[in-house]
Amino acid sequence: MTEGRTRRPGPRIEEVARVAGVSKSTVSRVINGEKYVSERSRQAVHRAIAMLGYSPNHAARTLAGSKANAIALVISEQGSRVLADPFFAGVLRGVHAELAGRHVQLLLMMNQPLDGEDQIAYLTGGHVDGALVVSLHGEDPLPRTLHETGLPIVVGGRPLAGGSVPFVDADNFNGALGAVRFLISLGREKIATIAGPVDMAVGMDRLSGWRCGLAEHGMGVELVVHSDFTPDSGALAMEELLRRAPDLDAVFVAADIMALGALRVLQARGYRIPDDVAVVGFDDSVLASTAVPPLTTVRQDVEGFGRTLTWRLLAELAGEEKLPQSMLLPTSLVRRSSA
Amino acid sequence: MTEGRTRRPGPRIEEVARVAGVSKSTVSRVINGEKYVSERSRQAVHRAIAMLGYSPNHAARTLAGSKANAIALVISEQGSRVLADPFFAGVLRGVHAELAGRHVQLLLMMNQPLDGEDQIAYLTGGHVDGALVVSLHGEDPLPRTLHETGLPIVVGGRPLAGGSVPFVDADNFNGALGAVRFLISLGREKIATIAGPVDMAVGMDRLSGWRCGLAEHGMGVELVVHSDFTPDSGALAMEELLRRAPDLDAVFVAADIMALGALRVLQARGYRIPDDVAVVGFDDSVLASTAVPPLTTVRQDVEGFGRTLTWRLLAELAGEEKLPQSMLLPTSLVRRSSA
DNA sequence: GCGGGTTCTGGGAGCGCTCCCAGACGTCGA
DNA sequence: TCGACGTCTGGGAGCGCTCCCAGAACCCGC
Repeated sequence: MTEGRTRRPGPRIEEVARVAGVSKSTVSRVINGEKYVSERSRQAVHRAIAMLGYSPNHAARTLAGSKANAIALVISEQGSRVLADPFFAGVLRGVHAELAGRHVQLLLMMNQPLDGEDQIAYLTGGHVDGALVVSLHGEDPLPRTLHETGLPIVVGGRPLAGGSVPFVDADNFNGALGAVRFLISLGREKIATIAGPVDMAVGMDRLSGWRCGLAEHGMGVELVVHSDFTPDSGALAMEELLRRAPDLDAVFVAADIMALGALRVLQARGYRIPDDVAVVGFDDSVLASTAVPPLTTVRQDVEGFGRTLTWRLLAELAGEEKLPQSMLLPTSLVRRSSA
Repeated sequence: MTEGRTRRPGPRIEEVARVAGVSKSTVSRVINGEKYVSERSRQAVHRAIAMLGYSPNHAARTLAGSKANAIALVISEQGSRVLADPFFAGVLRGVHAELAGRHVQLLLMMNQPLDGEDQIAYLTGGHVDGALVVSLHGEDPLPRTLHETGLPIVVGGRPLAGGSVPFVDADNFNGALGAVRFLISLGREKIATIAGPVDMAVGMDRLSGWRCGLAEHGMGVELVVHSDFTPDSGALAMEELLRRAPDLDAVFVAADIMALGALRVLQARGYRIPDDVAVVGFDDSVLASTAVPPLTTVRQDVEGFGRTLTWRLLAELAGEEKLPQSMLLPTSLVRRSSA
């Protein structure tokens, strides 16, 4: 009998079993939500757990069981930090909220500690049961590679390098479409867009929505300038648009952060907003409400995004059948002063 | 002999021992960098590890050992989400970077799954070796409570409810002092401040710096209005200041996000920035560079903050002696157009 | 009555490590 | 020469769970 070592504090499953008047096995079954446990035992176990303040030992469960009880959140961010920040925090909050209560640990990976092969080796090495991959650049091969190893994954944001990887994304297309329809309903007749880069699905989907909205009303779709999700590039794009069409009366900007740059240029040129030019952004980030004038924008629920992502992965891990391969989350228009 | 269960892939310590021609114990010693291992054995073990591609099982180490090989990042955010977001992402990146390579897992806790007692029970229940507590509200009792249980912790941001809890913080005092000195060097003579709430150390320290800077030059320190880290409250505060001193020529605003509101009010009243009124913010968040005009502000290295926080905790866990009880990180002034 | 199923239960062998113990060597001073 | 002490080593008992097995209890139809 070794008594010299310091034991970890807190009760273990054995105590719970004794208090509940059942065996270890039964307690384990209750904790893991297995069937074949009588209602009576289940209640007794729950009572005992509450009474003792028991919480299962993660390491022991992982060691003994066949699963890792952990999922990874892989942030595959390449450069576009600006876009990532507020977005990222919201997503994380959502992921965390969805994980609450389940005994699943969240491992963060940020494309730093291990690169390429090592990262893949770690993820497929049994340390995690699945992964959430938030990939900002559509061309990123990581989601596909991971998926092909058989590790359950869900990608946040439609991957351009497609395949059949399950993903969750905001409904960028319909968000943009709604924004354009709104501008048209205001009587605007010359609607331009500052689009995102062509290698990001988020940019392309918003552009498609804009195109579709104009096409519905037989309006021209020439006034497009691509930009890269920074304020400065947004400003440059706006200048280009004004050069091509000084008489435009509305701009749909694919991201709030670019809209700030556009706003600056418009104001410097003496355009009144929204009287002369209406501006609609996308994201509804903090930037939108603090802009001058406050930005009308398409809102996406970032926290909900994180939750859905997680839910989808957990459902797959739980062996649920017939899960949708992809999910698009609704967006909504937030009216402020810029349109 | 149970052979039905599926074993995890990869070699275990036993194989390494056999290949190296030593015992399990010796391999374990090498892995953990203990002394009392001959150079010969050490080399042999390293070779065997490389050859087999062995990587120790985290769960087993944790279960068998006396430490959890994990630390918690506790985000004690109460409402002030706006402040939290960009800050938070940066801190997380820093924490993660510092953890890279060591076999320490990061657990996220966000004041959601378990509250109060439960959270404390979990943290002190041996699931983690220590905790990083990022507490935005100075009055939060959590840091102190945790510290008193004996769990090694480091607090991000000076806790008001002090005690002797180790903490890391930006040097808010000197940052503010530098900003005021800069304004004075520009020849400004009536320098107001929009301060943070009185229950947050970050607000109070910046206010002290402002006071000190003015006192150095025998200037009055009456023009203070407290606000709450939102743009709207910043605007309100600016209005109040202008009512009290329409002829002020500079404002030091304790956060960029409040500065946006102040900027709006100043511009609406026809003040030219920086000609009539110079504005200096704090944080150097995204907001600062996208403001109109771009904001001169005090920069704090948020990622470095996360790194330092983590470094301090790991050092303590490693048993290092004579660690500083608190650490203040340098700030720097970023000149843009508003001052 | 009997065989067959389904529901529920406890016992106990491991999961892959760490860490204690006991012991085999040295090396040194008395 | 002897012990005392420091260095190095292997053996093996757990860490706290899960999951397999065997079996008890109960249902059903024939």
